[in-house]
Amino acid sequence: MLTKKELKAYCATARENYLPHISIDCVVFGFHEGEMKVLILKVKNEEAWYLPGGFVLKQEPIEMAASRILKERTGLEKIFLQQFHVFGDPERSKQHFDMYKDMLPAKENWFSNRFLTIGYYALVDFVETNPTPDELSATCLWRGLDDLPEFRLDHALILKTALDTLRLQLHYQPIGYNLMPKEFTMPELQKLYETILDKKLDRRNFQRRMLGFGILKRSDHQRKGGAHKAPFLYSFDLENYEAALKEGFKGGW
Amino acid sequence: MLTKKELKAYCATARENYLPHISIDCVVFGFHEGEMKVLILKVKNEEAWYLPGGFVLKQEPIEMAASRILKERTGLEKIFLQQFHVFGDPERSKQHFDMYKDMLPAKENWFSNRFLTIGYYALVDFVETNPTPDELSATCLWRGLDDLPEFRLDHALILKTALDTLRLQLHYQPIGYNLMPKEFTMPELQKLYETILDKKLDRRNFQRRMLGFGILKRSDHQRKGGAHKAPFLYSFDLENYEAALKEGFKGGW
DNA sequence: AATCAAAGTGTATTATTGACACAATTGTAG
DNA sequence: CTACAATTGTGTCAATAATACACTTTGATT
Repeated sequence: MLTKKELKAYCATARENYLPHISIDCVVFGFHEGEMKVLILKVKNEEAWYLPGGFVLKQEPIEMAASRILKERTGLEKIFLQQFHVFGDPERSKQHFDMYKDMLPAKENWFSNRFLTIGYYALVDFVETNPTPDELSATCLWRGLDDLPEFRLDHALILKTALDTLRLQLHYQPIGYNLMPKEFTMPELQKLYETILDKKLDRRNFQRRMLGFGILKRSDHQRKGGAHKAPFLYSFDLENYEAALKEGFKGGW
Repeated sequence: MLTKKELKAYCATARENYLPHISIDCVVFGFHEGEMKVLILKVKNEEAWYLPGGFVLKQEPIEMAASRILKERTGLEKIFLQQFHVFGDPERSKQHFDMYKDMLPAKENWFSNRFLTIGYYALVDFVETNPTPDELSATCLWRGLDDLPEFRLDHALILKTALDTLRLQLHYQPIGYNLMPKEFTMPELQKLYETILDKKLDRRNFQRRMLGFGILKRSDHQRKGGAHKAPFLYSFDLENYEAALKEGFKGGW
């Protein structure tokens, strides 16, 4: 929670630069050590958790706003971003409204606004990411999907909706290029799929299917150093991958 | 195009009642005589075509705004509505901005706003629909997909995106309940699918597949009066249909 | 050198999809 | 009132895709 002075400064900047009534919230997925992770923020001096978010500059395309916000939180550019839903319940930002309503008159109080938020989900390479809190937050960190805190506002709903969308898309789109490092083994990729879908898959059938899509290139070297048989390394065939993104996998009909 | 006086009144009402910077545009699909139709509007005294749209009341959920707008345009309630994308290019409403910029000072000119528009698509029963123009429009009517006029703003893009989304959804969701009359024949339903997908399907395989989904009930009577063999009538099994909507068709994986 | 754990590979079975043909029904034309 | 044309209903076979499952190979560990 902001002090009155902080609030006043914050609101003045916001009102000057951003579109009113509109925010962006991002669900950033990363994959590490066999677990699906989400990037979350904790507000200063308070046990309050949020998804990374922000506002849209008055003359900024919304995709650019999302990507700007994520650059600030992760250090990454050219993130895979997908708009998935607008949350427009008039009561959704009530917590913020109540928290700050007595501190500033409504006219200059940014949080007396009702906000529609545009949800984006992002898929990023965990190890490349450098989590960085914003000016309202004390920490920005990764959390496993099974170990999430309670969120403020409707951010739990936003997260759930993002996850549902991601799971749905997995059925007809290639996913992985943005979540995996450049080179990876087939079991690692399988683990990603198993994590997103939350179910076990057959090793042999998974491999056959993945290779069948034609979006993988097998590297000529293997990953040494593990305690067992050295697995082959793969990377994505960008050209075919992009094509599959556009076309979709299953023709259906 | 509005006269100065009309504009002034329009802007005053709008600023008083609606959220600024946000609009809703709807792509309303209907199916009639074997053709996919879209509901469109033509502005008064001008050859300018738009999709049905409107704004969000200050304390109104966005789904409710979309459904209110469509009730006004079609007379229908409980329309199948699906939010599919937000269009947020800062230049997207430039045509309106330019058209009205000299008529009113920016401060009180609703159209000097930049607008993000939330796209909804709707599936409705053609014969139940009663197309009704809004206060800016001279006519509201159905047009076949192959016979569309040029649209103002980015409404051609919005329509195309809606159609793409609908086609995609057809692969993993049941579609039809909202577009077909209560009772229909299998060939009629097939025609709907063929129209949406824009390709011919095999009659026998279509029937097998549709029945396989378990969302259809065969009625005990047939449609008489046609010049040929009387086809059976079907209706949707609401319960299974709703379940399929939630679950999706193809488990995949 | 033996062992263990994980990785690579293949095959038989089953389910799903796609292609295709013939019989039944109805109104119309002769 | 019969033959015809158009359309609907239904079944089968082949190809393809999905699933289940087992053995062999490899590399580090002891």
